Amino acid sequence: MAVTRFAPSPTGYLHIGGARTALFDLLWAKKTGGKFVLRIEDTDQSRNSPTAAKQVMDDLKWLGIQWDQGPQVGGPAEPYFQSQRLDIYNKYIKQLLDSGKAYYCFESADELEQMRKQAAAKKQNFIYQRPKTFPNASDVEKAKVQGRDVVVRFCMPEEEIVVDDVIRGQVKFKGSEISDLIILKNDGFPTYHFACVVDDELMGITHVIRGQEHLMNTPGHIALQKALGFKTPVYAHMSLTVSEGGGKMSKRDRAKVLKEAIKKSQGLDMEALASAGGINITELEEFISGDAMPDTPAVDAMAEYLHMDLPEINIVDFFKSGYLPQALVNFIALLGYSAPVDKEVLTLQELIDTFDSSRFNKTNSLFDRKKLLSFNMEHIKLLSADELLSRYKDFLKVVNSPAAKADDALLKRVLKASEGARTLAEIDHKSRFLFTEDDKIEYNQKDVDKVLLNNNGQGLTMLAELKEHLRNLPTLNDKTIEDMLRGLAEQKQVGLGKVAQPLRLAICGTTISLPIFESIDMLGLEATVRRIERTIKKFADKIVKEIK
RNA sequence: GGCCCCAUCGUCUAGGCCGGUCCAGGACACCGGGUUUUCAACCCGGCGACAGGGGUUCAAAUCCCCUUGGGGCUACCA
Repeated sequence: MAVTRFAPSPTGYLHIGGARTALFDLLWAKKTGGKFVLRIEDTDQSRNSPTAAKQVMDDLKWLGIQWDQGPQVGGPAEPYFQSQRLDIYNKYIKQLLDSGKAYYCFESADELEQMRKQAAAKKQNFIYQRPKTFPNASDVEKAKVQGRDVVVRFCMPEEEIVVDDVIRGQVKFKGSEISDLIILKNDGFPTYHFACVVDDELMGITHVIRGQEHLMNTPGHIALQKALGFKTPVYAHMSLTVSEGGGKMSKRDRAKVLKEAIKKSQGLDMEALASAGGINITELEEFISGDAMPDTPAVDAMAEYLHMDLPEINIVDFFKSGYLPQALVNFIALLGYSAPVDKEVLTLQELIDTFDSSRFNKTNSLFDRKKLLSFNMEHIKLLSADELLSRYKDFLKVVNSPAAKADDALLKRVLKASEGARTLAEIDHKSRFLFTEDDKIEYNQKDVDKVLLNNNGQGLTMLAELKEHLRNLPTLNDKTIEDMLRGLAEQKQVGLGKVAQPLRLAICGTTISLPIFESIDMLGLEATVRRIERTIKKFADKIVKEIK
């Protein structure tokens, strides 16, 4: 029976790394018949946004990762927002202070920075020099009056601390090489380290599953637990997910791609770009030339302005790109972990049923988008027609597709005709022509040249004939259309492509669409004929004469 | 710089704890072919890895050491 927890700081959207941690928290808890708790770590007043916690929760729910205890659902250790638990932390801070295991300090950020620089100059790790005697209450008062910073530090014990990790085995640290941690900040909020240790105890957390980036924090946490008389949970530090360029995946990856694109493109209207992103020109320049990074909405807006795709990092990015949560869950579950079964396409329930905590591996893994694509296709195939429809409608809404207004029956036909598609976006793109006004259809010039104009306008000629044949069909459905097209091809002694491609181009403007028979059937006879006529009119005088 | 983690096909991984059954298996990608009304999908085939060096052993992908390479942390962020 494992009680696990996912403890995000609500600084924005849930990203892929957080989702993976949350997933394994869920798997571990569910497999052992335990509980999965969600706790919001909002102890950094400057970085939290009120909507971010909700966003993170929405993202988790979209993925199908539902918590047993936490915000929105309650639980025995309420509240689950750390910012609402200050008096609890203060109680334990006082306990540490009273027992001499913690002490006040008054350095400013600048002073600390100086000390760090000095240590670096000596090629040493910075370790805060613990005073021989600790400041007393009146010293604290004095410091406050003087307007100095007041923080509380925890006395790290000197002894060796062993982290017993499920994934990594025993990892040893020397307490003497770890600086006394700040546990209470100048603003009266506890630091992550402290709040996390207190809450894990109070919320009965038995297993802490998190990314390897936290391994170095763990000895500090264990020391804190000992000092407070708490139990030490089981630790499992998972390998990290890295992106193509190396380094763990982060929202910086998106900004980086955007920056490169801006640098490469010539003659960009920088003013317009900045305003599209909702930032001023100075901020944009600092972004391009320096290390400054605009926030997520600004990056997204600028990418949209430039009509470019950024690598997906946040869960919503994947949603907007047409991925299914089931595919995403399946894919990230197999990063740094392998299920003890002989197949790879797995549902969340199968992942839970087969979960085995001994099957984590220690190596970092690269996020391979091509493989994700393949998983997405498999999961599209796995869904029932109704489930797929409902997912598809959600998708259409979020990307503002004109297809969002279509009725269910039509969308179901579109979906059925889209077997083998890899993303929902692909389906939407291939069927947009059904939801576009005739005169808004844009023709792809290359395709026009190739299938309509070449060979003295063979394709156009074909279209004219096709129009008549279509009109003469007694009934219109995919079967009669197919028979007619095949018959015509045979009669002309040409491949079906010679007949189908001009038609495809006429109705959707490109040579890529859903299968042609269904396409015509869904579009309807009238619209099809209208589009053929429009196409003929538009290109009749542009026939490329072959030069011998 | 200091501390810590890691190392099997291009990628995700199986195998490693209990050395021989592994001249290393699967999936994705890639390449070739087939199918075909486009793009996909689908079918068949192919390419492709134990980072390097030392040990230990009758025997090492598996155990030990070193080197190299990658990653993480090094905040009054989490």
